[in-house]
Formats: sequence, structure tokens, C-alpha cells
Amino acid sequence: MKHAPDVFNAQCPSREVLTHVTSKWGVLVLAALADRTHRFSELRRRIDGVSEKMLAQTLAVLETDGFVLRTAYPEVPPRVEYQLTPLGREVARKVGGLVEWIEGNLARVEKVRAA
Amino acid sequence: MKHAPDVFNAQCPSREVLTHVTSKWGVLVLAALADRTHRFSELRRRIDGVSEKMLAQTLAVLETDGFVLRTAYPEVPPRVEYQLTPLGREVARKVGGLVEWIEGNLARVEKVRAA
DNA sequence: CAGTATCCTATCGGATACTG
DNA sequence: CAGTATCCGATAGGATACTG
Repeated sequence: MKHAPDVFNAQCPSREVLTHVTSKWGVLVLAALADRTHRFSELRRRIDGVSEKMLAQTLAVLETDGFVLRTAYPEVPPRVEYQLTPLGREVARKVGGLVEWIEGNLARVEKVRAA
Repeated sequence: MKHAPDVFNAQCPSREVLTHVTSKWGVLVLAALADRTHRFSELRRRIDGVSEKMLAQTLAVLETDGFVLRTAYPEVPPRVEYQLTPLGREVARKVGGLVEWIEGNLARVEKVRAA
């Protein structure tokens, strides 16, 4: 039997997954898709500051990891929808918990910072 | 009254805090300190792959945000201990939840990836 | 031991232009 | 609309040397 996954070990695959999930835009993509399915342009607008390039790249990585499902409709103009997979919904819940804590406790953090 | 904190808004201070907490080494520092207080060199060894520079930088940021408490003992040789503040323990719990999910479900992720 | 300072490279990531 | 391709500057981050 192999070793148990350990993010503290740089060689462990779990470290890579952690990096993807906690990447600058990965967190926000997961949080956005936790609410509902989005089209590419909707995500672009929702996630303030993300460039097309990084959004596409982030989505591709999360799709490879099996967290995001990409569905392209054969229409003109093209329409592509992104949604979470069952696996993606689970991580997204964890990520969402973190995001909500930060939003809910921002005032406390800013108070400490001032001191 | 001001707007509610919103990480989707690039200008919102919560976005910055999110970045610090989910930074490459920030996640691992919080997870390590969630277990117990660590000295600098202990963290360096525990967090495989981190350089002195990035560890020091990450600790400084988390200290400014009020998540980490740094205690230097006036001894020779110097001894410095890092521990979580009450605020830090709260975020660390959220971060830990994410880390544990990833470690616990790595096999599922890798199975999907292969497909 | 616990850093800081310096140097240098690699990757991140934004702006722009182009395509099916 | 939903990308891809390219260029390029900013930042992350490693290696090494030095200090209190």
C-alpha cells in the first residue's frame, strides 16, 4: 500500500491539486460555479479582474482535475457552459466555506491590521 | 453603511485577504500551525519545498493580517516561535477542511483524471 | 538559529490581435 | 461568443552569501 496523501510533501500529487484549487482564479471560479452554471462570458464578468487567457487556462485545469464540466453547444454563435461535477461540488463547498469566512470576518481582520 | 465584503470585486479588501490565505505557501503555513506552534526551522522542514525567503515573506504577511503571532525569545542562539492567533485558528480550520478533503479524495480525483 | 540582502531565472499574468 | 496566439512586463521564487 502506498503512503497516505500528504500536502506537506512536495512530491505528493495532492500538493498539485491543492495548488490548482487554491490558485488565484481557481478559488473564484469554483465559488462562482457553486452558485450556478455559467457561460464563459458570464464568468468573465462575474470574476472581476480575470483576463480571458487566465480564465480559459484555469477552467482547463479544473476540467482536467475533474472538478468542472465543459459543455459546448453546436450553435452559431457558439455557446459553452461550465458547471461543477459532483467532485467539484464537494471541493467548492470547502472553498466556499473559506470564502464566506473571509467575507464575514473581514471587519475583524481589518481591525487587527490597523493595530 | 458600506457594501458587504465581496471577493468577486477586485477592489474589495476581502480579495486581498483571500489571496494571502490561499497563497501557495500561506495555505501550508496555516495548516502546519493548526497542529501546533512551530519554530522557523521546524516550519521550513515541515513544509517541503519552501525557501527561507518565501517562508519569511509568507509569515510576515500572515502576521500583518493578524493570523499569526510571532514571538522572539532574547536568547543565544535566537529562538522564534510562530503560532496562530484566535483569528488565525478560525481561518486555519477552514483551510484545514479543504486540505483534508483533498488528501482524503485524491484517489477519486486521480481516477477521473485518468479518464 | 533566524533571518536579511542580492542576484537571477522562471512562471504568472495582462494587453492585444486574430479565428471558427 | 468563445476562445487561441503572441508579446512582454511584473512578480514569484530559488541559490547563495552574509549578519545579529
